[in-house]
Amino acid sequence: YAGEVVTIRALCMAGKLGAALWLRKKMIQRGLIPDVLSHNYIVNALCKSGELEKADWLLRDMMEMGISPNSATYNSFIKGYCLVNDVDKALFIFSTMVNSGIRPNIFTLNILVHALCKRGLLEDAKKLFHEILDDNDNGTPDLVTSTILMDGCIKSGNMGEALSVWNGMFRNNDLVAYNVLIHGFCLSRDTKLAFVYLCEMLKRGFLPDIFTFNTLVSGLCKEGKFDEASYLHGIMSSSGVAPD
RNA sequence: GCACCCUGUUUUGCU
Repeated sequence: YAGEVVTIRALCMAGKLGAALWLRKKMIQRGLIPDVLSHNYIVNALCKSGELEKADWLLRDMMEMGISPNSATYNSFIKGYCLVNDVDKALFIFSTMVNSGIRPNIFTLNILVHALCKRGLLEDAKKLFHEILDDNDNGTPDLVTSTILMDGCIKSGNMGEALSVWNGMFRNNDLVAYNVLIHGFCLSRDTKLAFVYLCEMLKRGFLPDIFTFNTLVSGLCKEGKFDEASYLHGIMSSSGVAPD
């Protein structure tokens, strides 16, 4: 049983969903009922690739076998519907989740904040963010929530707002948060400040990755600073990060 | 009890 579950997980990560579904069917035929977790691997993969009808069928089939979806299952659907721009359906799933007594968790909220930001509904996103802040029952906004919001501000051209989100994080940052901030400075054509924060992250022990380098190289090129860009490109190769 | 499944960042082409 454990072997099959591991295989289902591997197949899903490789994008071989047909095979994963086939293996699941074989297990059921042999009387081995995969648990929620195994189903979540497949449901999540289907939702990520936009195959929501199939995911929905799988959910119903799973429930007919007496297995209840958990928050991860619902989160996959909410994100999936947001991805195909069906926010109404996402909100419907959200209320289904709440009505079946499953509390939205920080993942759920992050998915929703992200969806709002992506649609440019920054004010709604900020509102939701502050509602989470005020309502301890819904979990606490975390580093990821702040990063999503910061990225949303940057993408709608509001670097000042992004900086106040950054300051609200009180140095509770990670590599992704630094990458987002550096991207923001590059977009506002301020590579000087981008480098200030690159240095800061290095001092704090965060190692730049391919995202950091691509952001900076592209930012430098857009400002016409090709020498610095190729200098950075060299550092990138020699520090084990493969340029692409 | 813990763990496993679900959330965030770059690379501008095409309509």
